[in-house]
Amino acid sequence: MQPFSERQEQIMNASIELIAELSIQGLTIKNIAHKIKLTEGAIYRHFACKNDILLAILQTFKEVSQQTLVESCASEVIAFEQIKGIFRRNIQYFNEKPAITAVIFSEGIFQNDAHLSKEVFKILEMHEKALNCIIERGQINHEIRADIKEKEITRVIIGSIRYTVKKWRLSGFDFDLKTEIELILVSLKKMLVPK
Amino acid sequence: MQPFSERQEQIMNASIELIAELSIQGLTIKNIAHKIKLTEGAIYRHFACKNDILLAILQTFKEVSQQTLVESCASEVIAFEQIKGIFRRNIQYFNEKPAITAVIFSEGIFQNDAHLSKEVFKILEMHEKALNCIIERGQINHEIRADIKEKEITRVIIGSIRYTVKKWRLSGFDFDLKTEIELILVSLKKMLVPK
Amino acid sequence: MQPFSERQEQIMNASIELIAELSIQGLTIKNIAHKIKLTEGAIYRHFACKNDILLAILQTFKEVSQQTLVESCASEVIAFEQIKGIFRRNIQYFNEKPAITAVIFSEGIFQNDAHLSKEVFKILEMHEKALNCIIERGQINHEIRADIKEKEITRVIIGSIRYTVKKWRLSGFDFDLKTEIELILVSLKKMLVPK
Amino acid sequence: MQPFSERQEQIMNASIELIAELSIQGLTIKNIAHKIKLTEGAIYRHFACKNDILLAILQTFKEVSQQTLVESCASEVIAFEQIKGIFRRNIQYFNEKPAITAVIFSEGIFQNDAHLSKEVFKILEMHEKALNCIIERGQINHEIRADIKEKEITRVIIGSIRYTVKKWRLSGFDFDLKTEIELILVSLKKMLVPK
DNA sequence: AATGAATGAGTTTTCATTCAT
DNA sequence: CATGAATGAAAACTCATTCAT
Repeated sequence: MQPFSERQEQIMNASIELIAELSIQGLTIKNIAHKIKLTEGAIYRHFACKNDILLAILQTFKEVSQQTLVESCASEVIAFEQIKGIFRRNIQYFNEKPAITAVIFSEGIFQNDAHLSKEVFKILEMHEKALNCIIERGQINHEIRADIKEKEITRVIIGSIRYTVKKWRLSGFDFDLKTEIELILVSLKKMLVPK
Repeated sequence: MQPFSERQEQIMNASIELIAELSIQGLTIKNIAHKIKLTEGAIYRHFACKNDILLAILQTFKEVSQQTLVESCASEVIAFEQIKGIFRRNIQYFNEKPAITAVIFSEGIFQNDAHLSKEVFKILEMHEKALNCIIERGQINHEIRADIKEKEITRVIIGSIRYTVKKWRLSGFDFDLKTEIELILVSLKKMLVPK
Repeated sequence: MQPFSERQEQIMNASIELIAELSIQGLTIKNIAHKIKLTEGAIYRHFACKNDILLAILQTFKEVSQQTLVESCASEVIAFEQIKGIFRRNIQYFNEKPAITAVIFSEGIFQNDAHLSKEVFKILEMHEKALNCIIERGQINHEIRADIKEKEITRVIIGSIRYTVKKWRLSGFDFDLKTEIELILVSLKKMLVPK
Repeated sequence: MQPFSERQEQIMNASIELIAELSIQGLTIKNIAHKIKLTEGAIYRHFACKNDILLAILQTFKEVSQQTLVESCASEVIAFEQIKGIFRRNIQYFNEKPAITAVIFSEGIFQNDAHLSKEVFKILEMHEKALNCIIERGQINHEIRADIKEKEITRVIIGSIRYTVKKWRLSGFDFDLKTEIELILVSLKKMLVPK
């Protein structure tokens, strides 16, 4: 909601990169300060505490996601094209900020903080609900096969995409994510869209 | 490789549980010692350092996985039944030791240690290769649709299963994993096995 | 090389005193912190690790020594007077900071760290070379007896002085070092300077 | 006094070597046990505590020294030959057990234990007194120059020898100690014995 | 005699956070 | 805004010693 200052964005980006490079254990105030060439004390001018940095990261991603979902659902194309739209936008975002995938796809890292962990869960739910909704409509319109429950289809789609993104990250981002996701989307279409 | 002593297994199990409860940041020697009612120093009689505990956990899982894969591939059933066999065994293991899913499905947590992170990657590759191989054979035998590349199919299957297991964990293990996995497997069969 | 901050000098001095009072085993971060009324963590704002404190002490002594040698060698007096000059300056330094003798004359204490032990050896060599050089010149100018090799003379002089300083330290600094050294220098002159 | 068992001697030797290799800080029960392939607990069958090992080492050296001094003083040769005899025997001992020099010539390492530190001091005194006595007699018999006080001469001799031995140790025992000591003794003779 | 496990206090180091300047 | 020093708690790991077997 609140717009972040330039320094805040800088801190958030440094944090995301640190998590990607060194995992959550590498996210220390010292490391952040070092990365953006500030002193440790200075960080606290911009965020009240370390958790607030993580919270800000999650909130930003949540808002980006929300907008993606809203815009994609508004477009008047068939269901599967809407789904494609959602993931294409997401992948575009990941390509710009690859490190964020380490945060978004490692839900477990926030388990020691109830607040953060709830926030992550909400994002997950939001995505799943939106997809569920699109698929249900697609099934009614005979654009998506109806002999499999929408919940299952959602799970297959999200699971496939997430696994691809995760492999991309673990490989050190060394293949073209867009290409691979397009391939997966084609395959998913074959499985899910009746001819 | 080496057989672990009873104390070592106890330490490993306590560690798995701690990761599941409190995430990797909760895995401290103090917490482990507390959990099994030992002093901190005593832990070091059984493992040279903290990382060795994680390594032992990964190695154990790797061996269990390997055996699962070998045995499943040896059975003379059609491809999709072999795949089912693999996941059923895995799920059985997860049901016995739910906490291990927090370790196995949170690859990112090891990113700060090159050795551990490599070990995790190897396990992932092992699974993928085995599945790839089964699917390829299934396609040749017309047991699995051949209009989608085996790599894509592997990704869809693994992705769907992993996503289901992850949701199970994030939900606090409050649905029956076996049932859900069976449902997903039925759905996947519909998508992948020609009638 | 680098100029040390006031706090750093304080830490270095406290460390020297601790070694003198309790030997190298008494040099703990806790003891240092206690001595200068800081918390343990605070020490690490000023030195990256414990070894760096020892290194700084050695470096400082090395520089003081170097200057002593350079200045003494520059003075245009006969060889034995130059030697006297060197030791008088050194003794003056020891009188100001008696505890440092525990560090400088206990080379063995650094043997567990290759870096430190090399640094100590370098200081030793520096002293020996300078003395060797002065004596050689003295022999050419017939100021020092030439029937004994300069290397042997160097060894006798350094050995005698060092042994005296060591006894001073072991006695708890309870005799006047300057007087004793002057006596030894007189005796050495009798042995080494031809009439 | 008490004769040490084979195991005790083994422990003492391992301890001496550890001090030589890693300094006093490397002398841990774990390291000793490792070196002689025993468990840590086993060490305590042979010595009541760690300090007792050090005490035993010092006592042994004291006794060896005492015997050397007694035997050397008993021989009816001129003063300087007696001195030569003492150091030759000592050097022979050092050649057999080079590591002991790290213990004997690093008095400071025991500073944190009053008992040990006193023991070391006693050995030092014993040597000095014996030498003093020989030199005094030598001066009376006109075998040693009398224009320098016996205390000074003692200091010069002991200092020169100790410094040579110390350099031998710091060099990693890579020159022939016997040769160097003979050279120093010849030089000392030139300085101290009237023609 | 020796083992192997355990203890409890200690070690160095790191961390989030605070605060005077 | 930013620095640099400080705190206090906690991290991983070590150590001398003990003890049941």
